[in-house]
Amino acid sequence: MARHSTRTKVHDAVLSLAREGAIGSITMEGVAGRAGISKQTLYNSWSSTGEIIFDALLARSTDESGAVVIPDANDLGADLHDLATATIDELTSPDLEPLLRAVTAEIQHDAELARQYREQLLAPQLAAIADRFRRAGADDPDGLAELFAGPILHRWLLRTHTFDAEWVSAHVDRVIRATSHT
Amino acid sequence: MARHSTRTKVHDAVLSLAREGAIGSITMEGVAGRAGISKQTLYNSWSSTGEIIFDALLARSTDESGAVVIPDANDLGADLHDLATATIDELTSPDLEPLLRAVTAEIQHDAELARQYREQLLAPQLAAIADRFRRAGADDPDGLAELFAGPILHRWLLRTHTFDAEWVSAHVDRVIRATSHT
Amino acid sequence: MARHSTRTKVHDAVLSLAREGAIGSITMEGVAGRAGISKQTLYNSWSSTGEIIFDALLARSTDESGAVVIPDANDLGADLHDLATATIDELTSPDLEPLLRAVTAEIQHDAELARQYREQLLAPQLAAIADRFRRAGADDPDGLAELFAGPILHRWLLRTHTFDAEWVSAHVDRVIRATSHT
Amino acid sequence: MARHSTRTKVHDAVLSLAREGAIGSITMEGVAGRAGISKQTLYNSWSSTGEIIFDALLARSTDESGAVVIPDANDLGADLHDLATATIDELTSPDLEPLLRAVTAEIQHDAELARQYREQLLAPQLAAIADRFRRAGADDPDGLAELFAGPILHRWLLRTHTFDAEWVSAHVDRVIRATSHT
DNA sequence: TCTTAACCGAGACGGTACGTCCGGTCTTTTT
DNA sequence: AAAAAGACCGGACGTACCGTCTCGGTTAAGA
Repeated sequence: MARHSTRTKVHDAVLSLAREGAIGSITMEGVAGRAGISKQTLYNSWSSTGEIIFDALLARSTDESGAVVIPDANDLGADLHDLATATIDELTSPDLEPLLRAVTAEIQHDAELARQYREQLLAPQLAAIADRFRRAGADDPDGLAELFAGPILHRWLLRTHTFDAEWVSAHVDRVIRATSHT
Repeated sequence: MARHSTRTKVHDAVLSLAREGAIGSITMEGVAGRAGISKQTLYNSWSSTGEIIFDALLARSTDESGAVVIPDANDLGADLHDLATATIDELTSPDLEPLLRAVTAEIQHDAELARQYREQLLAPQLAAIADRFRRAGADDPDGLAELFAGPILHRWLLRTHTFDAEWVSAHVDRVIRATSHT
Repeated sequence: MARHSTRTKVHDAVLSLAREGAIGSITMEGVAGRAGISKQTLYNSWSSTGEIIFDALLARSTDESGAVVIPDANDLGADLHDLATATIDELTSPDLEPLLRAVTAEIQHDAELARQYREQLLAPQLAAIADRFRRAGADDPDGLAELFAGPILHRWLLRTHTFDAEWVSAHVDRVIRATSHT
Repeated sequence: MARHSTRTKVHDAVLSLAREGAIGSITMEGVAGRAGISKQTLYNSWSSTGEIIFDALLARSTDESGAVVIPDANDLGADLHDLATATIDELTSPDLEPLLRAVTAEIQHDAELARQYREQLLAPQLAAIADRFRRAGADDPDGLAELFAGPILHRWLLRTHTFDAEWVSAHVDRVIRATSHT
């Protein structure tokens, strides 16, 4: 419905607002103002800031590749280490972190947004990780993908500790130990 | 600063509002109205709804026990299973889930609240879980506690799947496999 | 400029909207929607709802007669009584009253519309009334026409009282008493 | 409910906006901005611009006198002439005219406002005029008050002609001719 | 008959104002 | 002295219309 130029303006606006830090300042009115569009035009296509941020994240992820790329160097440990590092880099990138935290907050209240987030962003990534385990001959690739991703989310979300290299290695070791084969 | 009766009224108000579903309807104004106190009195003791909810959760957890109890039946697998089940019951309790989700959402924006949550609610629980691993002679009890808790949070927060008994057993098995001894 | 069918559709739309009561709901957008035409087409021919309503009233008055007919039964009192009754019937007709009130309201702000209303609707009627006084040999027919019409407008506009038959007779009597001859 | 200082600020704001001409610029938002108060405070006490304008007019009329003063020099013609002149001066005063026209427009749509206007502003004035006729021994003072006021309203509202001294004299003469005594 | 220009529907768009809700602060009144 | 009551400023909410502006499709001429 919305013109392509409108979408672009909105994405740029939300990214620039997020970069300026004040996540709380991402309001419908603020985004409209920054994007130079009217509130009504904004509401025509998005019904909450959560949707806008999600849309911006989605556009960002599909623009660049279109598919999730998982390293496969025939060494499960090295691949998981690379994967963890890449994930952590995204989660802690100054540009992305505020947006990811904002979406995470909103999906606690908004079931529909949660569904979209799960299906369009999360599921492909988890499926790709599970695939890596499957290729390694693991028994329960989906469970292992969760075992791999869960603690990273835990640390990021609850800010219990920073992500140092040592922890990443130890985490990968633990997950590999948990891997069983028939 | 606030009288004890005020604290009680506020806790009751926030719990009753949460029980009515609309988590988003927990506002300073709404809580004051429901508790039958003035807004100013509310602001005297709490500066955001996040603080109020956290305070209510804290009161609830200290009222009942005062300390975190971890099962210890000399069978690590059985104990972890009990622990996971108890945790999941809390996370999905109709009364608590809305409050926990609301706090989780707010700590994404509020660093001070995040610190309090981490130190006063989360750390004791993680320490208790790590203790159970330590008693079982594990190498890195803290890492294992995180490995145990992370996927549960992942599933709850992102609502990827429900928590069925089968998954709990498989998860415990994976964590036990990851446990190494010197 | 507009096609005849467009004019008709617009007139029908504004009449039907007025009949539904909510005079305030007569908006450019609403008329366009009800008439099944685009907003641009509407703006091509009319620049405000006032103009549309005035145009509809004008079309109505020229459709039906083309000229103002004043009764002339050789009895000034009876003729004035008929005239007053006819005028009051128009002013209080369920179909017309909302439109007349809306135009009356708009000409308070819109000088150009006021001019059109005066010249195209009001002046002919006042001239016809003055003519009746002139035929009766009155000194100042225009002043008497105003004396006759003024109180009717006063009562209608300010809703001071309803128009009962008794009042009409008394009013006509007063106006006749005010009539002087050279 | 509203503080006295708030009322004063609002009245000043609406008068200053009206003096600047753009009657259409009298909006709730505009008045709040000019008065330096919040929109909510405005809505707490007035629910439309019509109410605000009416309140400002009412404050103005009650501040100065508290009662309607009608000239009584024992010469009905002279008194009516004075009265007409005073009324016309009010109706055409640069400060008041825009406000009076705005209220007149709004009471066409707002029955409740119309009632207040009638009872609190109009009725006392008409009663005072009727009293003057009664003192002169007229048969139907109320009808004559209407006969006197109606044409003035007619001329002002429909802007048919300006109010020159000659017309005022002729109008007073006509009304006096219409006066009958038992 | 064919074209060509005006008219038209549809609706996105930047704006302004609407009326409401809530966040915080402050003052007044009650207890 | 503390608290209820609530007025107040500010800012964002989501909606309704305003008037402008394309964009294709249709209609009614003139060539």
